[in-house]
Amino acid sequence: MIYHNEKALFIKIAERLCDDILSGCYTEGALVPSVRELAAEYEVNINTALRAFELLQRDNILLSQRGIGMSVAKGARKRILSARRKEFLQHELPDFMRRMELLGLTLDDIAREWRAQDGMEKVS
Amino acid sequence: MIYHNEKALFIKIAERLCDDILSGCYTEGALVPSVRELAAEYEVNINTALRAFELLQRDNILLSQRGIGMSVAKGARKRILSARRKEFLQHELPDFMRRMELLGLTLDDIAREWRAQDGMEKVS
DNA sequence: ATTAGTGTTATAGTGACTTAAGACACCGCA
DNA sequence: TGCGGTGTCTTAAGTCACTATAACACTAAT
Repeated sequence: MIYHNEKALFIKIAERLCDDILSGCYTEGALVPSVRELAAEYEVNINTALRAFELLQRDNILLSQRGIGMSVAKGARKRILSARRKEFLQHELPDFMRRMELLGLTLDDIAREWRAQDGMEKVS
Repeated sequence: MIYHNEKALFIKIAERLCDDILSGCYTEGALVPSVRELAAEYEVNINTALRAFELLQRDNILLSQRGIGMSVAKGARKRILSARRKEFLQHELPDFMRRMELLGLTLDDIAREWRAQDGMEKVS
């Protein structure tokens, strides 16, 4: 449809940080950008960036050190991977398959479609 | 992660109605449940159910007839299918593939996993 | 000690979403 | 006509996400 369907900003930012940890952009023990840098990068209020950090602190993904910065916790990558796998298999995959089937598509169709569009990395 | 990530209620209800139109539960020209019935079914306020209907009216999915009810518009199914396909190919599929790759999975893995869990329709 | 960079807390305002309750307008049927 | 079912509108209140400011606490470097 044409709706917004947007997740909360601070959640998207947190997920993006997790993506970057998974992809090795931020290694364990390393410092991630400061609240203010992140807020500027995503053109968002400091409070919103802070809420993203609070989320990741609660899940033991980030460690906060006053005056220093936020660092990636030990085992963060493994924890993210584990949580993601669970979420993926229990919710994302079933939802994806359900919506796919409502469109009359199969996984094979998807695979073909994806390979076809794979070369066209053009985004406006 | 463990966040809520919930879409707005009225949007989920609208999407659910579209699902039911796609799956043939409501054929074109037929009446969908009344605002009050829908509100009761989803345990939601009447206004919330009404907003779902307003959304579908704006997209020419439903036709409202005062004193009668809301009926599925002509061509609604086709319009939904078209919009869904576009949304699916442009956003859902890329997002899905991105998250899949971050987990180190491939479409073949998914296909196997899905067939394996297919027989187990157990939900708690 | 000063400075500039960190994280943290507090207050206030806006807008979207939801609930609640009531009222109104229209249609079909007895 | 009256009744009960539709859709629609209004008003009020509450929650939540986001913004905007400002202030505070800590650390490292000068």
